[in-house]
Amino acid sequence: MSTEPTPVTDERLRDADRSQATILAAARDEFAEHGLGGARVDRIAERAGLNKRLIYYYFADKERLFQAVLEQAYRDIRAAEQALHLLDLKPADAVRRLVEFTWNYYLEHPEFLTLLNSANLHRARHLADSQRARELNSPLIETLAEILERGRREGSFRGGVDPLQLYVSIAGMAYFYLSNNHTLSAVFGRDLMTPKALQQRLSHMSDVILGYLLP
Amino acid sequence: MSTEPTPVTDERLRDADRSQATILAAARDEFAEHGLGGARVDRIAERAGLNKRLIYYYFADKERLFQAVLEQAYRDIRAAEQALHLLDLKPADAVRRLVEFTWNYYLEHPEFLTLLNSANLHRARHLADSQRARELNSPLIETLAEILERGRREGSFRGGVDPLQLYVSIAGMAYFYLSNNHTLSAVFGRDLMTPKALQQRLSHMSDVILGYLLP
Amino acid sequence: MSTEPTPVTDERLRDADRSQATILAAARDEFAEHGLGGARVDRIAERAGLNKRLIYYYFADKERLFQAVLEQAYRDIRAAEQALHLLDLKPADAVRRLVEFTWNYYLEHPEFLTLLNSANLHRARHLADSQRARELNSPLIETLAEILERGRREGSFRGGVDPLQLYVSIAGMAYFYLSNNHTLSAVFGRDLMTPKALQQRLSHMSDVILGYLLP
Amino acid sequence: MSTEPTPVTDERLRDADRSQATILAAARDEFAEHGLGGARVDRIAERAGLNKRLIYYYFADKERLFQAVLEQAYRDIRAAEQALHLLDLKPADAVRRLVEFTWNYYLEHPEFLTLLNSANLHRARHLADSQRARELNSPLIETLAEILERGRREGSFRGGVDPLQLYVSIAGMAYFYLSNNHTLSAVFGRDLMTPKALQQRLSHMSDVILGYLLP
DNA sequence: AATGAATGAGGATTCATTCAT
DNA sequence: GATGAATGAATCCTCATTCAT
Repeated sequence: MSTEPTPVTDERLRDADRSQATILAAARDEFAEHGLGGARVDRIAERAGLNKRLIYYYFADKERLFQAVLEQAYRDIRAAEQALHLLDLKPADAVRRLVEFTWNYYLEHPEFLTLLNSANLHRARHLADSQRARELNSPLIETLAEILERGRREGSFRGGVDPLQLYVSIAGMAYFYLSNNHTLSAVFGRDLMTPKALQQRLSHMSDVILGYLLP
Repeated sequence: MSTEPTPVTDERLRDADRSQATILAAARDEFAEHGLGGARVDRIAERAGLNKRLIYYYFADKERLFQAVLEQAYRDIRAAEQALHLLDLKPADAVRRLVEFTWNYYLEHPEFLTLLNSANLHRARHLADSQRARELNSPLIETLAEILERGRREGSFRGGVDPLQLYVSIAGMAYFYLSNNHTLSAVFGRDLMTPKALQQRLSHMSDVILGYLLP
Repeated sequence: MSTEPTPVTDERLRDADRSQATILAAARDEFAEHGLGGARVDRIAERAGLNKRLIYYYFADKERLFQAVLEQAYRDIRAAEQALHLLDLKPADAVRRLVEFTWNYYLEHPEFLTLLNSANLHRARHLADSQRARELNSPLIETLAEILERGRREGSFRGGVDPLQLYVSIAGMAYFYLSNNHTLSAVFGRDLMTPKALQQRLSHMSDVILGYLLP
Repeated sequence: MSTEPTPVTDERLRDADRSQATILAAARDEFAEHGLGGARVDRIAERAGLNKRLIYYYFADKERLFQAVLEQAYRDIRAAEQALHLLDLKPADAVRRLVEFTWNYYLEHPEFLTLLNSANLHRARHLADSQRARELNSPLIETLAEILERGRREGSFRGGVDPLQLYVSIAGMAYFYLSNNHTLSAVFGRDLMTPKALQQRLSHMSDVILGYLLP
C-alpha cells in the first residue's frame, strides 16, 4: 500500500521500452528489405519475436510504424554526424572527412538507403508533419556552410559553393553507387563491392569533391 | 478500293503489339508511382483500358511484367544516349552535354528513377539473367573512356579518370537530388523543384564534374 | 466449276476426324491424370497440339468433352471384351480368362480406372442420358450368365451365382488393388507393382473367384 | 459463483480445437462431394460457418487441409477396426465379421470412398511422408494373418493365403460396388442401392470370401 | 477448318487489423 | 504488458469460354 510506484512498474516500463525498440529494429530491417509496400507486419512480429498485436499496441498501424522507423533512422544518422566535430578540422580535411563519413555510413547502414527510397516513393508523406521534419533537419548544412566559408577566406576553396548542393552531391555519389550496385554489377559485369573497388570509389569521390573545391 | 484481301493478319498482329505496348506503358506508370510491391495489377488493367486477364496472357505474372517494364526503360534511355553523338564534340563539351542529358532525362522521365529504385530494392534480381543485362550494357562507358582519353591527350583533362566512376558520379548527383527531392525539401524546408532551383542544380553539377576534370 | 465435291473436302473431313480423335486422346489423358475438376482445357489443347478453340468447336464444352471421353472409353473396353469369345471356352477356362482379361485391361489402361472414378464422383451424370448408357451396356453380363449356367449344369460350378455380382467382384478386386496401389504401397511399405507382385495378385484373384465357384 | 478465475485459457484452447474440428468436418464433406480439384475453400468456410481466413490460419493451404482430412479419415476407420476384437472370435466368424464391417463402414461413410478416390487420383502424394503413412498402417493385416493361421491350423481354412491380398479383395469388392454404383446402375439399368440389393451384395461377398477360404 | 486475341466470373491466398481475454 | 483467435477486404492469378477473322 505504499504510495511509491512499485518496482514492478519500473520493470514493466523498461520491458515496454525494450519491446518497442525490438519492434522498431525488426521493422527497420523488414522495411529496408522489402520496402513499405512489400513489408509484412507478420514478418516484423516474427523478426521481433513478439506478438503481432503488440505492434499495433505501440505503433497504431503500419504507416505510423514506418514513420517511427524513418524518424529513428534520421536520429541515428544525425547523432553520428554530431560526433564528427568537423569544425575542429582544417577546411579540406573537414570536407574529406565528411565524404568519408557519408560513404562509410551508407556502406555500414544499407538500410538507410532503402528507407530513404521508400520514403521518397511515398513522396515523403511520412515527413509531411513539418514539425517533425524540422527536428530532423540536419545542422550539417550550416556546419558545411561555415567550412566552405572558412576555406574560401583562407584561399583554399573556390567561392560561390552552395553547401546544400555540395552535400547532395556527396550523398548522391555515394548513394547511387551503393544503391545501384546490383544493377551496375550486372550490367557492367564487374563486382563493385570488393574491398578494392570500395576503396577506389571513395578515392574517386574525394578527388571529385576536392578537385572541384580547390581553386 | 483494291480487290486484294486486306492484310488482316498484319492488323491483328498490330493489335496484339499495341495491346502489349499499352499494358507496358500502364504498368510503367503504376510501378513508377507505387513501386513493385505497391503496384496493383487491377489498376494497371484499368490504366490500360484492357482486361486484366490480358496482362497475364502476355506477361505471365506481375514479376515478369515488371521485368519487361524495366527492360523497356533501359532500352529507351539507351536509345536516347545513342542520339547524343558525343564523339562529334570537343571533350569538355561532350562531358557537359552528357551531364545535361543525364539531368534532363531524369527530370523528364521521373518514372525511370522510381523503376530503378524498385529494381535495386529487389537486388536487381530482374536483371539476373546476365544475357539480358549484357544487352542493356551501355556503350556509353566506352564512349566516355574515349572522350576522357582525348581530353587527356589534348591537355584539357586530368589523367587517371575511370569512366565508370565518372558516369556513376554524374548519374548519382542527378539521381539523388531528383529521387529524394521530397525528403530533401521537407527536411531542408526549401522547394528544390522550382525552375530556378533546377537550373542551379544543373549548373552545380557541371561545375563539379568539369571543375574536377580540368587540370 | 465441277459439281462434284472437290477432293479437298474429303481431305478436310479426314483432317476433322483426325483432329477430333487427337483431342479425344489428349482429353482422355488429361482427365485421367487430373480428374474432371483438375483437368485444364488449355492443357488438353497443348497435349493435342491444336488450338483451344477447336475443342469448343467440336465438343461444345468441357463437360461434353468429358462425356465423349467416357463414352469412348466404354466403347474401347466393350470392343476388347467382344474379342474374348468366352463362349468358345469351357466354363472354368472362360471365367479364368475373364479374370485375366479384366486384370490386364485395367493394368494396361490405368486411365480407365480414373475416368470411372471421376464419372462416379459426379454421380454418373455424364451417363444420365439412359439412351447412351444402354448402348454402353455390356453384353458381358449375359455372356457370364450363360457361362455360369453351363458350369452349373456340368457340375463344375455352384449354383445361385448372380453374374452381375460376380462381375463386380472381379472388377473390384482388380480395380482396388491398382487404383489404390500408391496408398497401399505407402501404408504397407511394399511395392505392389513389381512384376512378381502383379503376378501374385492375378493368381490370388483367380484363386478367389474359382475357389468360390467350384463346389 | 466461485471466486476462482475461470479457466479462460482452457476454454480458448477448446475454441481453437473446436474451430479446427469444425473446419475439418466441413472440408471432409466438401472434398467428398467434389473431389480435391472441385472443392471450394469458400464453400468449406461456409459449411463450417467460419471465416475463410481461419482455414489458412490453421491449415496453411487447400492441399494440407486435404491431407489433414485424409489423415483424420484414416484415424477414424482404424479406430473402428480396433473395436472389432476379431481375435475373440472363431476364424470363420472373424472373417465374416470383417467382411460385414468393411461393407457397413463403407456404406455408412461414403465420404471415405470419395476421399480415397481423390487421394489415389493424386497418387497418394498426400501420404508421401512415409512417417505418416506408417502411422496409418493398419494392424488389421497382422490380425488377419493370425486369423488365417488359426483357421489353417484347425483345418477350417485353406493354407497359403496372403492376408494383404485377402484384405484388398474384401475391400475391393465392397468399394467397387459402392463407389461405382452410379455408373453401374446407369449401365445395367438396375438400382443397386435398394435395401434388398445391398443385402444381396453383402451375402455375395461373404460367400465369395468364405467359399474361397474353406477347403 | 483453324487460330490468336480477349474476357468475366471466380478461386486460392494474403494482409492489415481487431476481438477477447 | 501480452497474446492466440478471428475477420473483411483485397490481391494475384486461373479458368472456361467467346470474339473476330
